[in-house]
Amino acid sequence: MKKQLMVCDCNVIHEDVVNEVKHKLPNIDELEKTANLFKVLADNTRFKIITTLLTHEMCVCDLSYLLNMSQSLVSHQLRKLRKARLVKYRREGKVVYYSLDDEHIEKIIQYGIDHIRESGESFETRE
Amino acid sequence: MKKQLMVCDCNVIHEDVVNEVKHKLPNIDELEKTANLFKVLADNTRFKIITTLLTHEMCVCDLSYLLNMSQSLVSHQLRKLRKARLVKYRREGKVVYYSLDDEHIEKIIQYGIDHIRESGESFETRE
DNA sequence: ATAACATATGAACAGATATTCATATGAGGT
DNA sequence: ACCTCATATGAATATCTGTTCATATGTTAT
Repeated sequence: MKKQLMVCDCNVIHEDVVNEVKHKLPNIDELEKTANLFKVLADNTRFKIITTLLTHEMCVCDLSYLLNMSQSLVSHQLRKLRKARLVKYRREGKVVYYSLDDEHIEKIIQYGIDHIRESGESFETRE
Repeated sequence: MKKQLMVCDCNVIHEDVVNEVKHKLPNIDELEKTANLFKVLADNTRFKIITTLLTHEMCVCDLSYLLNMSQSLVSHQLRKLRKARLVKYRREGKVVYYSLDDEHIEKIIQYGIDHIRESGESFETRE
């Protein structure tokens, strides 16, 4: 008895490969969390903040001024970065200083940039 | 004469730091392209496809069946992955086989997963 | 306690994008 | 030529999310 093809409207070509890969699939929870990590990195505003923090710890106001963004926007995005544990912070009186959480982030960004550079001119940002 | 604070509604706290970092900012083009790379990785559907291809080259139908997604959806997302040069493909008759484009992708994903694992239980996906 | 300032956050809006549906393309076989 | 099957894609919809505005919180100083 053949398995039902739920939403797949074509025939399976390589049952052997599919069955092999099926067991190696990462668990759905880890997978979604990792995708979510990239989701947080994926926004231009947040990515600017992250690359800025790559160089130096900074307070919200510094970021807001340097990147020419409203304080509210920076703060909102920093919250998301905090939640995803991409940045950590320390308070000093009224001022809150943000910095990158760990070295994974730096490496991820570095490989990202490497990929872009090697893809070269031909890389298309838009359709 | 002080610089105008365009959208920043607070006072600059650390002019020295800001001026130092200002020069080290990566060029806007590369920055946006890299953020876009992560944008392509950031979607659950595409990330599932990517991690599946991590194990084995596959055709559209295999992916559609294995991940229980409509052929149309898989094809649409593969297109975006192609455009971002995350995957490459080869045609064999009617069948098109997809695989990861280069080893940067694998490393980026690996560091992503590492980060999630070390963040541990406390990592929050949603609010 | 009150004022001033840095930061955080809720709500609403605007713009982006994933998904579906219908259909087109393109290759192999009859 | 036609038909079938794998894949691609355009258009429309539905959902998500970045941004702004207004306001709240929390800390320092008077």
